[in-house]
Amino acid sequence: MKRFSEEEYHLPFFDENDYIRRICPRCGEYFWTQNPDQTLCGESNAAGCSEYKFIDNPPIRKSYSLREMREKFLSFFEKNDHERVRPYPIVARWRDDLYFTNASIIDFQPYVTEGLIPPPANPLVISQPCVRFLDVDNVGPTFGRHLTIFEMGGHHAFNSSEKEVYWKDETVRFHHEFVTEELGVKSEEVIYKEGVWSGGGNAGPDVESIINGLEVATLVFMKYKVVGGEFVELPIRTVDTGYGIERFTWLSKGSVSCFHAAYDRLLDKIFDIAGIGRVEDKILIEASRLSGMMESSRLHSKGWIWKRISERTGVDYEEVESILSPVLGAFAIADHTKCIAFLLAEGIVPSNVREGYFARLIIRRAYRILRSLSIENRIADIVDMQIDYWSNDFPHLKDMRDEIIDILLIEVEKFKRTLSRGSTLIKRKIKELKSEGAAEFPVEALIELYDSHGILPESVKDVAEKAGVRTVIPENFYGLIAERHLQPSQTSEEAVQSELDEKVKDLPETRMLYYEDPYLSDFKAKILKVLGDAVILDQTAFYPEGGGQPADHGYLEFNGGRVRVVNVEKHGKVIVHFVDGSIPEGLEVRGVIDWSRRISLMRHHTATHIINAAARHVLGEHVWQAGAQKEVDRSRLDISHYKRLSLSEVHKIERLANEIVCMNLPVEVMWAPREEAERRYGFRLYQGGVVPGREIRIVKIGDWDVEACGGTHCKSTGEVGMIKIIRTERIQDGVERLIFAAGPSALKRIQEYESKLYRISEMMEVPVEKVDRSLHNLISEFKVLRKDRENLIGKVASYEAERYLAEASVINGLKVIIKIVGDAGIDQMIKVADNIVKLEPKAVVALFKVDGNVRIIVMVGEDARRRGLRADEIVREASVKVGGGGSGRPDFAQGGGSLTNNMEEAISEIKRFIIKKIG
RNA sequence: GGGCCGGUAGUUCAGCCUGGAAUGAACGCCUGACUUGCACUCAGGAGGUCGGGGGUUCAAAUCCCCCCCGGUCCA
Repeated sequence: MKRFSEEEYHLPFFDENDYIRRICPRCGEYFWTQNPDQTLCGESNAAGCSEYKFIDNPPIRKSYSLREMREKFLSFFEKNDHERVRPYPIVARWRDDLYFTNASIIDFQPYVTEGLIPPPANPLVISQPCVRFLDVDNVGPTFGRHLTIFEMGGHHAFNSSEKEVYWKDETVRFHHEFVTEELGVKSEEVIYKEGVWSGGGNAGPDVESIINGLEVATLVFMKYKVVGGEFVELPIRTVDTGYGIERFTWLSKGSVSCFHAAYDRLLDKIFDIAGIGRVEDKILIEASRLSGMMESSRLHSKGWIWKRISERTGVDYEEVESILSPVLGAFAIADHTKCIAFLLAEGIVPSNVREGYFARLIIRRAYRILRSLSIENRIADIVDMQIDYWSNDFPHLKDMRDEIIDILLIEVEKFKRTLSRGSTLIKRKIKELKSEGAAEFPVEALIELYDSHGILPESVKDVAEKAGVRTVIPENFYGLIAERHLQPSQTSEEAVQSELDEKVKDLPETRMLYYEDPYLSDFKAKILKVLGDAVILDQTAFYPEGGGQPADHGYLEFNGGRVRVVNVEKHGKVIVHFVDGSIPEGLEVRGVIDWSRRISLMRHHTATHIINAAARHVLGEHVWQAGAQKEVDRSRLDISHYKRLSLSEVHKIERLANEIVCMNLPVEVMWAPREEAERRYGFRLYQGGVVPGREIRIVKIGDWDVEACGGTHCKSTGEVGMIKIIRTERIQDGVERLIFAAGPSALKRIQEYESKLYRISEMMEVPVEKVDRSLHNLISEFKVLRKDRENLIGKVASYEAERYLAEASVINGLKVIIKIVGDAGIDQMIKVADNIVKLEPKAVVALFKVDGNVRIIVMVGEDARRRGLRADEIVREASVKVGGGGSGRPDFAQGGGSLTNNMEEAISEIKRFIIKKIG
């Protein structure tokens, strides 16, 4: 990574306060300190530049709870002219480049940091819950330095050429004043380390604040955009600070872990449930001091952590493990269950895709850890405790309590099934390996079990070694998995589009008549440009494809000529009509929209919003639109939901949707500045995903639904007409697709179903009301008949066997039966032949049948076999004659061919063959 | 979004590679024997559109293609 020059960090604040700049001989980083004896950078990291010095010895004058520390932080900056801003959701629905809010600055990217919209306040202060899964393996072993969910305190200033708020020097001064004067840390204990920050396409120098070994804050000065590896100056320079509220709390308490500090009585309860007694302080404190240097990863086993602690404390390896293992497990549980509560509270549905995958990951991880503590059945209790614990500060948690627990329990059930499936798979594999005499569990099998069935190699090892199969998990196991998934990245095919973008970019913005009057179907306009089949007008009522609504069709009329409009697209601010004929530039045209198509699309679009609202109302707040596509005669809406929809749920949704229609509510459409819209309606707006731009268009249906949407809509719900949900599908785990029709299309669907039902009723000669019962009877009757038929075939077969046997010709002591049977089935022929050879071991039976092709079955009795006859040989000879083939066992074989005319020849061939063999 | 695995009796599965009778296996269920009763044991029995649809073949649970359903890993 590129380094910035000293000037970037050489602030007046450092000079005024006698800071000296040093380079750390151990990790090689520059840092600033007031303490002349400070030679190392003082950070407790993997390089081992320091231990934690605050454990049992807090440098802060008072001990704070997490809540008090958050308030201390917020009010300090409020006092210093920052406006307090409420935290944003942890699911970053306003962004399409990441799933979760992983820093406070995420709230203001990209629109504020790129200068497109003003910040909610400037400067501002916020305490933002953040979610990060990158270090999930470190949660626990590092005693709380890593968390999947934590609060980041941020004071942000957005500097532009018009407004300079504050920059580096003031930022560091604010920080210093906060930690020394507000919290009481001795000034010389604060070390400022130089760093380079980059992320999300932006970069800049940063200063990390380290107190007694712990990095507590990062002060980032975002001023570059990274373009092709080069740093380009941004118009807005952003002060992006991150104060670890949990870490400050830890520092203030000097407790053995950050979990003790941030979760206090909740952690006690988890320890109680897990049956963890008092842990000897010596080990815990020593381990805690060392924990800053620990960094595990998926590539390492936990063993090496125990080893390090054992070396440093002089306590037996096994003892360290047995003491610390459950403690670290309880730590991870404290974190993971909070994360689960927060994720599910925001409507994340566990899934195999996207953000839902992380919810599944963390739930399964938590469950596994709980199982190792033998308290897996308490997972819902613990999550419930988290909801209680955090609801004062985050009241939405308790509003979602029932949904959170419901979704969690369903996911746990799924995981249990996976686990039990897994254990039978492992056992089966081991059995297979043993029968093959393999001594070692092959790596490919380990990989397949994990990749295809989600079984951890550790679980395999446990079972396999008990069964005496050696199992070696390769060091780079997860690397091997990654390799499996490597594939060439797909190239985008947007080259053609951008070419057109380029060509029209200098044309004036097209006036969008469809927004001014969505009912306008006939309009006049001037042709500005014609590029092949692409026509650009000064204004248009043709809706361009977008937001899941297909483009309008219709025609353009000019000078008596007419061309059909077959597609419409929006390129930048210019709307492009694709026509199927030629048209001269500069003319006045009349545009006419295919209205039956458009009105149907409008009905379906408004219906989509109505169904979305109805589904959320019926199923719960976790329902979000996960995709949608409108068509003329039907549309689909994908929603997030954690189980399959029952027919009665679908009916409920359908009923409510139609009630909303009957209320004939106005569909309000308005434009609003993004930040105002978000403030008024919340992030529920972004149902259809991220919407670009400074101003966004809002479609509001009574109190039922508000969405940012660019489509055309009916002016009231009544106009949508009947809404009929046709069927549902499961698109992904956690995503249900509702396929529906609205207005006349809905009626058409119902009539189609009705016709089908009538046809069935006619065919069955039963009134419609009775078809289901009648069909049920019919099926049971069918089953009885099928059984009867089988029995009958058995009886007929034994009767026919005797008859055929009586007609057998005797060749050299063998009884040979060669017959063409009439309309018997293959199964019947087999039974007959079987009966014959059972009655008469000297029998040789060959039965022929024609069913378009020739089918032959041959059986050879035991005595006949002993004299050298083989059924498979006989059938092969015969089958070749009819142009086919056959095979089987010596006692029973079948074959056939397509040359029915050659059947007689095949029969004589069998006779010849038998005579040759035994004669 | 992509990869991989699976769908056969009420349940768990074998059979699929190498096409040729589903006498399939175990558990569960029903009947009977033993028993005061239960359990056990023994004897007998019921229970299958082999996920669906195409194709290849004389012949498909088995081979090929498409679809549906479920699982799982990765982004």
